Amino acid sequence: MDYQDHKDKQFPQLPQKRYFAIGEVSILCKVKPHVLRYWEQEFPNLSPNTRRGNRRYYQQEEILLIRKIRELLYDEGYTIQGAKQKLQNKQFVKDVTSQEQIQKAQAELPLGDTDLTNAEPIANLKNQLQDILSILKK
Amino acid sequence: MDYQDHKDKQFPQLPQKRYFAIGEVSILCKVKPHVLRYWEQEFPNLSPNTRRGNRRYYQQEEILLIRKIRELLYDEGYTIQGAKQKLQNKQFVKDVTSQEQIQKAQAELPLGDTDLTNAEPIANLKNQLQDILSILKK
DNA sequence: GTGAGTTCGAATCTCACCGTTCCGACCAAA
DNA sequence: TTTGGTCGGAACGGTGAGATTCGAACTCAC
Repeated sequence: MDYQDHKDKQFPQLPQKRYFAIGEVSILCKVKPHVLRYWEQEFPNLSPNTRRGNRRYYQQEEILLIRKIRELLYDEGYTIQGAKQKLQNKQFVKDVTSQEQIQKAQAELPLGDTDLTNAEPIANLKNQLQDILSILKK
Repeated sequence: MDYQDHKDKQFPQLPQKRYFAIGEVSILCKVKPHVLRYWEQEFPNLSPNTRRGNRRYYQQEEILLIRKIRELLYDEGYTIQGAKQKLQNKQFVKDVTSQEQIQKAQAELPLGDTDLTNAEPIANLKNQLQDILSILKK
């Protein structure tokens, strides 16, 4: 059973059905069942339907979320805290439309992966850039 | 001693000197000395600190790297492995990430992984930084 | 030079994170 | 009715990421 091989980044294709049992999800996402239960404690938005006698019935959305979490944890090297935070930020970003400065910076900045969606103070970034410039001026 | 408060994302500005002792770096980066020594084992590119008689003398670039690592670990929630991988990916983006994932990431995050700090000629980078600064000065 | 303060490496310790294992009991479909 | 998947909870484990401690070596202002 090598469905947990971290290097194989291909997931099986999702069958066209509405609900999936935890064992199926385990195979489809390459995450063991007990880990799925554990993640459920850690990621509040990952709560499968459990009506019908305490069993989990996952929907397609949830499978995609699990795959995303898996990528963050196993491939990209986030901690669970970090992954949680990142997923929340993403939702946050969707909602916010008024931060013109940030959007502008995002549009124009060719700067690495300094994630301005975290709303990190611009001033701090500026200091860093000045430090960098002072090095480059040598 | 609150220089380790994770929520304070402001770093002190770098004094204009060439070499820094580990204690200074500790304050400038808000990372304790023993942690700096520990990171040195974990991040190979953080080893080139010139020693004179077994002492670490950090240069400005190393300080920036330490700050970057600190951000990845403490703010963004990467593991050390993840941070290491992310720093290395900057040199080998093509090998590690599939084209699909790159496109997906870019669709989600306008800033993407376009970290030019290692890949582009210094002069080019300098121009970009000046563009950035002019944006920030508005 | 002297003494106070830094820094050294290595060893040891801690503790939270991220699962793993085990469990008897429950459920569902063949 | 059997068989195999699933349940939750508690106990356990390993290792990641520092923290602490140590005596010795170094630095530098005086």
